[in-house]
Amino acid sequence: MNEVLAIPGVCAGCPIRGRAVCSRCDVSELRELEAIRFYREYEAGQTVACRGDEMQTVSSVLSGTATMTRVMEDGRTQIVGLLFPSDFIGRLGRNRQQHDVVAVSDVTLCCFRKAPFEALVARSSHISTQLLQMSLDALDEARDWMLLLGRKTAREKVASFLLLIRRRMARSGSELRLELPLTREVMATYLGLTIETVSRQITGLRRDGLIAVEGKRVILIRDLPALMAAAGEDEVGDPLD
Amino acid sequence: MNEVLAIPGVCAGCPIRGRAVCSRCDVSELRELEAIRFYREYEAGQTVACRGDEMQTVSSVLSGTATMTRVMEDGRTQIVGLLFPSDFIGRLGRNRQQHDVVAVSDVTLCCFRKAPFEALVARSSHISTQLLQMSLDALDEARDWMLLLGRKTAREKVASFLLLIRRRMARSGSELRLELPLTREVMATYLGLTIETVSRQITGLRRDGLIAVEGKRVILIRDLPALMAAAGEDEVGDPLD
DNA sequence: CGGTCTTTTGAGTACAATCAAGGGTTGTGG
DNA sequence: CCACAACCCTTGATTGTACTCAAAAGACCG
Repeated sequence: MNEVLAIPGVCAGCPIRGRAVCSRCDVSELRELEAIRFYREYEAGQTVACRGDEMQTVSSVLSGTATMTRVMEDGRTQIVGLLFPSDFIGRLGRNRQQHDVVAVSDVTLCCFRKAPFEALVARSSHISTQLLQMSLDALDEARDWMLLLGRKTAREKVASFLLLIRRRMARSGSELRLELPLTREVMATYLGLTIETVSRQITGLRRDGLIAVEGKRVILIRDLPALMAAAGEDEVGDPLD
Repeated sequence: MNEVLAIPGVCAGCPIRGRAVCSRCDVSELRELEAIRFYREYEAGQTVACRGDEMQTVSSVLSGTATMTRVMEDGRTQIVGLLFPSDFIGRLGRNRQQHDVVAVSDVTLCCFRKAPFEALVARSSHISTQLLQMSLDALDEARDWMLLLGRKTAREKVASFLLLIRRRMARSGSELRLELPLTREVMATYLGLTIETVSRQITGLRRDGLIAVEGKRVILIRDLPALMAAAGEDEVGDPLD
């Protein structure tokens, strides 16, 4: 993990400006944030935070992908959230980390010291309003995932995962080419499956012509409507307003 | 569904005063809320809200128990949240209901007209702060449930459910006597299981002496440590601060 | 006392987990 | 440049848990 000097005025060129927790802040608030802000970088595989640890900072993901996990005593593990750029890490109102956070690709965080950040939140409705909206979105997403974990078949789970990645990583030109930032193991841990089952389902989707595979980490969607049907999704295109 | 006249000044004697979304409000805010507030009652089994419907009101549960569900096209159903007294129903920032809400016992709601409520939230940090904390708690709970749905066995799921009810319904004198407000079907739908499997697991826990059953809806916990072990919980007694 | 609804129990099945082995890719060192 | 190890992914064979289908036993009601 490296600490990087904060660059004055860098918010203007911030890649997640407009989506992050600070997106509604005015200039004076941004200036306050800059005073308590610093960057941190993690390499793929490094641990960002451990459940139970004292929380000294909160942060926004600037680049890369991280996971939030819950682990049982005997080692069974479930990923309870994926963290993409603009997602917020931290829990106001608590002093300890609630989840283990691990970088699955190289990750850069924009960190804020927790105490002054919370003080600013108490004063600024801009931050608390944005944080509330982001939390509500996260809650909706978690509940969608509960439906997947509780009721979907392995094939539906994998298809749903590919569509999730498509939604969250919408970029890289064509929307039908997905560069998975994740290993099969991460996919399995997120989907409540084993690695072997994920692998078999990907093979199955490929054999049925819904997707094609380039190397190991690139998925091409060959038949989007069929993939959506295979995911058992009721309303992929039109999220409720 | 019956509408009941709001009783002036009733907030003073409100059963969820201190826990609900309005718990941090001052007198003038409460007065504003009273002007846009009314009660609604539902009988067990009645639908409170349907996914996709326009949201005219938001509300707090005053008494009773309700469920939030997600349904797939083919009918597979997952309960994504239980709503107990003081829980908030509604989604600021959206115009439509995100979930189906059904009363599983007789339910009384304290409803607020949505537009003026949102206007008040925009002005009052008391409400938005409380709403943020409640949302973050709901998010933690949803993530715990993801671990249950994705990784726990049927027996662990049922044991975890009983402990959840014990936590949420802490009252009725002895903490070892649980009056389930829910049918086996609701339990199954919440746990990602079938009715039959829930029934078998309850029988199993009874046979192993961890619980006893009185009639159909009352569970007596006979061996709490063993039940906690059977739930595979790492930290039942000490939630992270 | 029948009727409906909920719960329990039983028998057979299916889906994903487990156990096990074999490819493929990448990186390191001789 | 090649050999070898490490890692990740795929495939196969077998097992086990929870689902499905079916029926009976309790509740609760008029």
